[in-house]
Order: sequence, then C-alpha cells, then structure tokens
Amino acid sequence: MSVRVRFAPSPTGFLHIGGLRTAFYNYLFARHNNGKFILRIEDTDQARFVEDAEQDIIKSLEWAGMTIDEGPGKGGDFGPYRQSERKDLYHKYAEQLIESGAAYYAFDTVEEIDEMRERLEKSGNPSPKYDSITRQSMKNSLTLSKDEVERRLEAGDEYVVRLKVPRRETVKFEDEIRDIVSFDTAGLDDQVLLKSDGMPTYHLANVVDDHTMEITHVIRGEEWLSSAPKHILLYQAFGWEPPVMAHLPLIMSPSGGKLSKRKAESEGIPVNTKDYISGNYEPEALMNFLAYLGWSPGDDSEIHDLKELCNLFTLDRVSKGGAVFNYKKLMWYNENYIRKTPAEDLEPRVKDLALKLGYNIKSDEYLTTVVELLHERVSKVDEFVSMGAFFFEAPKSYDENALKKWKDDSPGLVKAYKAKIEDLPENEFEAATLKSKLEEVITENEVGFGKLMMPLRIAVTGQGFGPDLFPAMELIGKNEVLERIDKALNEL
RNA sequence: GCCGCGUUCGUCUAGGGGUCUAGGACGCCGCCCUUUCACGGCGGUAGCACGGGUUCAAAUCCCGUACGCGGUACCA
Repeated sequence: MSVRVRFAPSPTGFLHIGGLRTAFYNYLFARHNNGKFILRIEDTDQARFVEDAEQDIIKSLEWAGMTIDEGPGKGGDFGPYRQSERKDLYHKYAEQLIESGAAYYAFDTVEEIDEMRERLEKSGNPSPKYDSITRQSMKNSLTLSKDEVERRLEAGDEYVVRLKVPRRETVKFEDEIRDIVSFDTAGLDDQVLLKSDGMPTYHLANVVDDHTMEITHVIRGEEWLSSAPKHILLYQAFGWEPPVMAHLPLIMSPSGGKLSKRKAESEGIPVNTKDYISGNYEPEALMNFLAYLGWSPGDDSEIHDLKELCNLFTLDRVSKGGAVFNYKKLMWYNENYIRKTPAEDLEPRVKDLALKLGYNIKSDEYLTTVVELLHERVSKVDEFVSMGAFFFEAPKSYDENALKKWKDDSPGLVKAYKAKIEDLPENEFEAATLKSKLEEVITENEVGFGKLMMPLRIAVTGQGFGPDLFPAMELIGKNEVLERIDKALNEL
C-alpha cells in the first residue's frame, strides 16, 4: 500500500513553529517513501475558528518548500479536506457506533457534568469521572429507558454522543518512535464524539477521516499520545485497521516546557511561521534546523537541502525526548545558507529591503559591491541594509560601544588622515591608496594601526564593526567620506 | 492527584553490552590568519540524573527513585 500522510492543523491561529515541524516530518516521510502529503483542515471548533488561519497555513507550508498533494484548494480524490464540510459523514459513523452499542447518547448539560466533577473531587475520589458507576447516575441512553431517549431526541433536547469505553481493558499499540505503549481503559473518559452543536470532536473526525482518506501513518506531536488509546478504541469499534502511529517529541522553550507563544516571545524566539517570513529568515535554513530538532541522520552531517533531507529522513531516527529550541543554532544555519547563496541571488532581495527603508540606491553596480562586501559578514538578509545602512546614508548616530574607541588623540589623527586624502583626485580615491595613506599617518605619528582605524571606521560607518573599510570608503565616494569625517569631527 | 512519555556536554545529537580514557554540531574560550571588522583554520572547555540488580564486562539490558514534559474538556 502506498504511503499517505496528513498534516491536520486546526485553523485557530497562525501556524506555530512546532506545527511547521510536524508538517515537515510528515512531508519528509511522504517524499522519502514516494507517498502523498495531504493537508486537512480540522475546523470543528466553531468558537476558536480564525478566518485567515487556513490561508496562513497554506502560505507557510509553501514558503517552507512543502508541496501539498491533496488539500483544500488543491483538490484530490478524498475530499472535501475541511472537516466542517464533512459533517454528514461523522453523523453517519456516529450512528453506526450507537447501533453497534459502542457509543451512546448523553443528555447531561455541561453544568451538570461540572457539578458532578466537583462533587467527585470533594469526595476525595477525584480520578475517574465517568466510570461505570458514575455514568449510571447520569442521563444517557445507557440509563434512561428507550422511550425516554426517543422522546428527548424527538423533542430536540441537546445531546452529545459518547464513546462507551470498555472497562478494565488494556489498550496496547506500537508507536513507531516509542515502541509499545499501553494504557488501562480505567483512566479513560467516555469521550464525546459528537458535540451538541452537531460538530464532531477531534477524536471522531480524526479517526473517520484518517480511515476514509486512507491515511497509512499518523505522525503528530506527543501531546496526542494520551489520546491515542481512544483512537485505537474507535478503530476497533468500527472494525477498521488503525494506521501506524508516530508521536513526535515536543519542541521546548529554553526555560522549559512546551514552546508556547508567550514563552517563546519573551525569550526572543519568533513563534509563528509568518514571523520567520516577515523576519527575512531563509526557509531552507529554518527547515534544516527544524529537521534536526528531534531527528538526526546518524552521521556527523549538519547541512542538508530539502532534497537531501527527503532522502535521509526515517522515523526510526526520530528521538524521544523533547528538544529545546536553540536560536543561536538557527542563526548559524541561516548564516550558512546566506554564504552559500550566490551574491546575484541575494541582490534583488537586498534591493527590495533597501527600497522599503526608503534608501536611495545609486546603481545596480553599487548594490552589487555592497552585497559583496557584506556577504561573509551577515547572518540574515536584512543585515545587508542594517549593518550596511551606512552605504545608503550617513550615520545618524554613533554606536555607543564603538565610541569607547574614540579617544582624545582620535580627532588629531583623523584630521591628519583627512588632509592626506582630501586632495586625492577622484579617480585615485580607491582602496589601496586609502590604505597606504592611513599607513603614512600612523608611521608619521608613531601610533598603532587601530588608533586611527577605529575612529575612522566610526566616523564613516557609525559602527565599530563592519566590512573592509577601504573598499567601503572607495564605494561611498570622496565627497561623502569627507563630509562624514567633518561631521564626526564636529560632533564627537 | 491520577495516567502516559521521557532523561548522554549549557543546547541539538551520535551511541543499542566490550572498539567509549563517550564522537560531532551550536555556543563559549584561546591561538593563527588579517597592521581594521568578519570569514576561515587549529585547539580547548564541558556530559552518560541517582540507587540497586543482571553480566567476566553496562551510557547501552532490568527494577526502583528523582526530575522534566504531556494528558486528564461538548479545544485541538
């Protein structure tokens, strides 16, 4: 049977970085096995539904380099791919379960259940909320007479359909990543399958869809592991063969715990995929990094492109423990990808960014040189226009840290240097000459190279770091450089 | 509380009884290159959670403990 996997997010917000990784593992697995990668939108929670979320998910996957084989907007033989459009199916299967005795109608209101829960907790017997005893005291088709149930249904009373979880049974299954996992049904609630608004819960919809869509492998986050036995029970109740399960380790925050929106942001980690898009991260770098967060190919390699990752990825090499998001390593990947990218591919992107900031770009050649000078120094594309801002406009302020290098003798040295270069003809205002002039000044004044170098850099760029200064000055041009030196001399 | 899952350098990981005085990567530190900033090169720092077994031999297998994480909804 050919491999079919799905990424099944619920459209309750922007695609989270953890969701992106889950999608990616599914994608890699599909491609590795020549299978299909399916997107299914699990929009069964009306209350948390977010209008733009689906588009955000699709855009994010596309940006990350994943192509969807079947899904909303894409089509496929197993649609529709939005659960809200498959309501009839779930009802049909829920009824089937009721007929076979595997599920039942329940008429208790949310309030009544809360009350029951509270009472149980106070009685010091907090654990099973719906064991066979409790359930008998509640209003459902297990305890009510057939006529009464009939009457309530016809009267339009609100009801849910619950799975009748068998008691004192062990549910065992083999997880591709965790081996045998087993649960005792005593700890399982009689899960709601159909909500009173007529929508299915995740559990029903998920099982019905995975089966009807012929999903072969369910690869999802570890937060689903505890629900897996419920799903297994459902497959059994339907008489269906469950798909292979694989529960992925969670991505953790550096301070511990699941990488939540709040935590991530307070730690400076972008949490939504769209933040990586707008933050100008390299998708290949992010995906390479994400692939290695909970998986490794087993050798010492670190850098792989999408195609290689597809070739290398197998579930048996996924690790079990949670993986802490390491932002610095992400940046290392990003840097790597930028260096590998040819300058001419970077140029249009840098141009866009510069234009967005309202910078005036003298010429394409000018931009080419800017990119070349900074190529080995930036770790993210937007740094071409931040670290390299001085290529486009005179420094508006001077970096505080760098200013420590502006000493008492700095103005004198800078003045001396200015005197040496101000009479240079335009066509001799080039890197080698500028450098030799600087050498003259330092020997004449018997000071170290850095004594003049740093102040000069500060004057021209406003920073204490950056690209090779002499070619940079050459590019910026004589008039501008002299103006900047004057400005610094006046202000510092 | 209960249930489940996990635990190798600060972090991501390799390792599946002897080849482990535990390998790689990020980070950090140092040196070299560069009379500037980086890149790069070289080197260093640092880890098998703990306690019991099993075995001639355990990071590797078993059992406990601790700790972490997840779940415990008419949310996914």
